[in-house]
Amino acid sequence: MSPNKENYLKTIFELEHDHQKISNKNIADILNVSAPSVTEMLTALTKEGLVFHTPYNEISLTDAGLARARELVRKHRIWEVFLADKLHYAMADVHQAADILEHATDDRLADRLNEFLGRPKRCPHGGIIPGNSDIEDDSDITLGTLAPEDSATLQRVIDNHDFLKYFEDLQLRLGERLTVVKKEPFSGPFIVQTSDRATVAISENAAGYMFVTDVHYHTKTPDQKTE
Amino acid sequence: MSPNKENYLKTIFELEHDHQKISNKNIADILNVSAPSVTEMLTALTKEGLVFHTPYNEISLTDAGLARARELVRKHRIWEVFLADKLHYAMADVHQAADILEHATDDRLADRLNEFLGRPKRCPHGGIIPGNSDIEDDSDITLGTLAPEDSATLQRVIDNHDFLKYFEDLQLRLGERLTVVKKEPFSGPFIVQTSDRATVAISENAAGYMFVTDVHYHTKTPDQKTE
DNA sequence: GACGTTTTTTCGGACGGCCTAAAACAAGCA
DNA sequence: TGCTTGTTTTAGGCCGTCCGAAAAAACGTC
Repeated sequence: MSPNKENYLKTIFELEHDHQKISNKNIADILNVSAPSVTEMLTALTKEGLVFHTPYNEISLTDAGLARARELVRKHRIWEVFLADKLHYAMADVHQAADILEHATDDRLADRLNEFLGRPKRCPHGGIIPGNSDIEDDSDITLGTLAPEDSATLQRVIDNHDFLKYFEDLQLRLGERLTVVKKEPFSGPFIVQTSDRATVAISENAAGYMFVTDVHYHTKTPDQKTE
Repeated sequence: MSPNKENYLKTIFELEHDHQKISNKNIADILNVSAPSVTEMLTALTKEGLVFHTPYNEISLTDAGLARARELVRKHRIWEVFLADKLHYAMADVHQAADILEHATDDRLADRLNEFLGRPKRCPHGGIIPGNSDIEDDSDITLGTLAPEDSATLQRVIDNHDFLKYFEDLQLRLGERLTVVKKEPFSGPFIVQTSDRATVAISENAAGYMFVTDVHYHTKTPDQKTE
C-alpha cells in the first residue's frame, strides 16, 4: 500500500469522523489533487475492497478500509505524542511531521513507540488513540452548539495547522472547563469563561472546530442545541 | 528529492566510504533494481548535479551529492540510536527501520531528535554521526588485516542485517579490546581473545566487516598487513 | 420544469521509476 | 589477437499517480 493510497483512506476516515460531507471535491481539496485524480483513486480503492464508491453518489470505507485508516490514525497520533512530549514540538506543528512519519511506520515500530510513550490515551489535540483507549469515539459536540450559560469540558480540537495557530493564541487548555458567557449575534464570537475566570472570545468558525464533553445545558436540551 | 533518488546517493556514498568498487552492478545489487534502472537514475542525478557519471567509466558524487548523502547518513544513524537506545531494538534490526524513517525526516526533526538523544557521537554499529563528531572519518582497518598477536579496539561493524545476526552470536562488544590469537590457514577463522580472556572464532569473511582502531602491531608494520 | 452552475466522470496524455531484450563495450584469457 | 564472458547502455514498454479539457450528471433557482 503506497503512502498515497493511505492518505486517501485517512482523509475519508477523518471526514466521516468529523461529520463533514464526504465528496470528491472535499477529498481533492484536502489532498491538493485534482478531481479526476480522486475519481481514479476511488475506483482503484474500490477494486481493492477498501472503499465503497458508486458514481455520483456514495463514498464510504469498507470494513477493511476502516481498519486500515484506523491503523494510520493510530500511528499518526502516537507520533504526535512523541513529537509534542519528547521533542517539544508546538501543537500546531506536530501534525505535518506526523503525517509523513506515519507512512514510514510498521506495526512493530508503532507498538514499541507506544510502549515508550506509556500508551497514551490521547494525542496532543485531544483525539483518542485507537487501541489505547476503552472508548472508541470522541465527542462530536462542538463548542459552537452551546448556548449562553451552558458549560462543558474542552476535550479535542481539529487537527488543522491554521486553526491551531489561532488556538494557541487563545491560551485555552484541553481538559479545561468552559462556560459560555454569551454569543454575539450575526455569527459573532462566543464569549467563554475559563475555570480561572478569564474570558476569551472565540470566533464562531473556530468554535465549530472545538469539541466538548460533559456538557451541562443551562436551559435547553441537547436536541435544541442548534437554536 | 524522492526517497528513491536519496537511496541511490546514499548507496554510492557508502560504497565509497567502505572502499568498495562503485559500479553499476554493485548499486543495482544493493538497491535490488536492474542495471538499466541504475544507468537511468545515474543519468538523471548527473543532470541534477549530484552525481558525476561518464558512460562505462566513472561514478562518483559531486560535492552537492556528497552533502546530501551525508545528511541522509546523519538522519539514518540518529534514528538508529533512537531505535536502539529508546525502543530497545536489536542491533541487527535498527538498520531496516532507519532506512525508511530517514526519508521521512526533515532537518528540524533530525535536529530535535539529535538533541533529545544527547547528540550521540556514534550509531549502534559504531559509525560516526556526521555533524556530531569532531572526526569526520571512521577507521578503515578491518580485523581481517591483523596478524597473530596484534591487538586492536573494535570500533565499528558493517551495517548489514545478516552479518549483524552473526555478530550478535559472537557476543563481542564495540569498544572492546581484542587480541588475535591465531589465524587458521585456507581462509579459516580468526581466533581472537577479548579483554575478559574469552576466545572467539570469527570467520574470515566476518572479520572483513569489522573495523578496528588503536591497532598495536606485534611484529609487522601496517604496510605488510595483507601478508 | 428548464437553465445555469457546480460537481463528478471520462478521455487522452505526462512523468517517474521500474522492467526485459538486445546491442555496445570492457576485461580476461587462449 | 581474437574469443568468451561479464558489464553497461540503449530501446521500447509497463504501471502508478498526476494533470487539463471536455462530457455527463446533479443541484439550485426561478
